[in-house]
Amino acid sequence: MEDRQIRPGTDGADDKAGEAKVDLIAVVVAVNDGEPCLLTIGEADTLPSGPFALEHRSPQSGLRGWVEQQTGHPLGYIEQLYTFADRDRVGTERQQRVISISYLALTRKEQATASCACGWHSWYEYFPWEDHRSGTPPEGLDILRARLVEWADAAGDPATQRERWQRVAIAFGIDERHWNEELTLQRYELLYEAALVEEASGGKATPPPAAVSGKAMVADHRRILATGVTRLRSKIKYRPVVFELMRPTFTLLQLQRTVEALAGRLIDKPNFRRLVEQQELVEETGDTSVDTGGRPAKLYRFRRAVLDERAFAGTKLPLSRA
Amino acid sequence: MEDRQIRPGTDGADDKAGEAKVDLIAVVVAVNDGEPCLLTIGEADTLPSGPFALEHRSPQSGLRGWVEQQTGHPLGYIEQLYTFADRDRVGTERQQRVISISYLALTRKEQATASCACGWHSWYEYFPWEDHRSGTPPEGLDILRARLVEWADAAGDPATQRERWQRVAIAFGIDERHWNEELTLQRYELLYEAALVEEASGGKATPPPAAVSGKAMVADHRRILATGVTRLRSKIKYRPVVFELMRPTFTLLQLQRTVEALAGRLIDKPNFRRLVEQQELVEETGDTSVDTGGRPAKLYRFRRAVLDERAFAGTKLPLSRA
DNA sequence: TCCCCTTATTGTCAGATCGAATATAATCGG
DNA sequence: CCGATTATATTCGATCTGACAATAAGGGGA
Repeated sequence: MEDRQIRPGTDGADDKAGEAKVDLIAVVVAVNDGEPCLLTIGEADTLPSGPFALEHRSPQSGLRGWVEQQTGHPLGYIEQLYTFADRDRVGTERQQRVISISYLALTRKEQATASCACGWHSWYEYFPWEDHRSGTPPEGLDILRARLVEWADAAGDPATQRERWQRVAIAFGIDERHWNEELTLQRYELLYEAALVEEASGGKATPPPAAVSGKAMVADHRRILATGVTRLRSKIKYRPVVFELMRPTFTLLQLQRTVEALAGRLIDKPNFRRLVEQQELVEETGDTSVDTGGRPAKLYRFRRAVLDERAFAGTKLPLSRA
Repeated sequence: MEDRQIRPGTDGADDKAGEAKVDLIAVVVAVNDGEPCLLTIGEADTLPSGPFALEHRSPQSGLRGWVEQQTGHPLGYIEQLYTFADRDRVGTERQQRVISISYLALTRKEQATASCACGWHSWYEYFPWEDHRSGTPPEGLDILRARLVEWADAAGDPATQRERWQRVAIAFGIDERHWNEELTLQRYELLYEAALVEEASGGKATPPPAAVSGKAMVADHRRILATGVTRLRSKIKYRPVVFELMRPTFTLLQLQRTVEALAGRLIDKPNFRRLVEQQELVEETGDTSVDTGGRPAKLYRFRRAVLDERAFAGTKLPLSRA
């Protein structure tokens, strides 16, 4: 237990251990016409990505380059999501590992310079069960719940049964529990484990139709997307990142619709206004919106100064507990 | 803008782009006798780490192996922290990039199997300004504040001056602002930017004495530690991770002291109890503690069941806003 | 012009939560 | 038996939250 090699960080250039192929990959999100959208490239459902090259000073800058090259979209806000590096995470033939450093990026659709081999897709195409904005749970959710309970029951021993059942109940809001929109990743992983999504089974089991279980993506991109959705849904609650997705000027209802699009649930209008205003996140422009019927709405802009004034860590924004 | 290579994730085995050296690195934390401690190896202040090798199924498992090998400590709870990959982040001679995937791990000191070339250090040795448990700010904080204001004033244009001053004021709680214990990383990065920590200046400027500016670490390990501290300080507020650091059985005061050690600030005792109890995080063992003077305290154990019962995302634990 | 429909904006109210402070209980050492 | 020490239980007011109600300001059609 003592004669092992002690490695102080930066030595050992002799062996090939630690060499690996490293990719940068982006979950680029915008909200277009009240729909939360994902930027994909090519025909298949693929996230923009590219190798992390030596000429890149930082992964962020490398990522900006790749995304702009592949989609024509300049990226604004970027944050690191997660590094995926499990050995068998891509259907690999070779004996080389692929490491993907993933990022969450926020933009607006209008910022594209040109159309290209890329496109926007509502992220609810990939996760139909996540959209609860209609007030009632989306169709198909009950099918998934039923199949998940089947899967739980199919476990060998009773302990595993109960444990599976518990996880399903929490993640999918069964048994008097409330729906928690932040559990997107957990839900996807359960569906994957239960082979209820296409990419999971390897053709063995038969998942529900795509209208219920959603569109699959290349490799593990859907998992990466789920990671991004989860992160964004939790982040909008304590950091004013929504504004990265808004036009320079907007009405409070537009802001609310954007938050609702991301969260996949409805918010009480007066309460939302109260929260936004008492936190002084926005200021009136003086103009009003030419709107679609009804009283004209005041236009607001984001008070960028709040980023300098406050430390957003543990504070609160819209959306509270159920 | 259109004729660029579209890379669907897993191709391009031809060029060496994307090849890099990948390390796994761990911030291993325990709380020993009320002090939050970091596990280091060797003589210098170095985090346990090792290359991510092909035989590792996942980075987590690789990390467990390296840490156990280098320190004799089995790891319990692990979570990914951040992937550091900037080109010049290590004083590099070669033209090869080093990517470090960092993890936060929680253990207890007693779980060591044998002593070895490793040791525990209070993390406040590295960040003396972070320990506010005495009620009053630690000595030296005012020195840092003063030097930071100097640095802000030294900026070229007034805009940069104000921007620097704002950041300093928020991070270090100047000007009526409250101390926010979650800003550890921001504080470290400001000190680095202002060349007030040893590893920053490259010998150019003269940082304050170590008693004020803290002990340096190898390469950028101190930044990685700061990332870990920040993560842990925010995480204890919404997930019951503290219990990973507790003995199987403990008194509520011990639990409180542990949280205080991590947060670097004092908590009101009755309120802490109320929070812990009403969330049903613990259950009585029936025994009481043979303690050091005063009425004996009931012993509790963590109710592991809560992990299955509740979805910890957005919920709350101890420590509230100031 | 007036009525009605739609959306915007403001206000109310009860319950939960939070921070602070107080009161009571149990043990130990003299 | 007293007082020092720590544990545990309670109270109170301020604030925050969620649900809901009420009023304001436009547009369109009768």
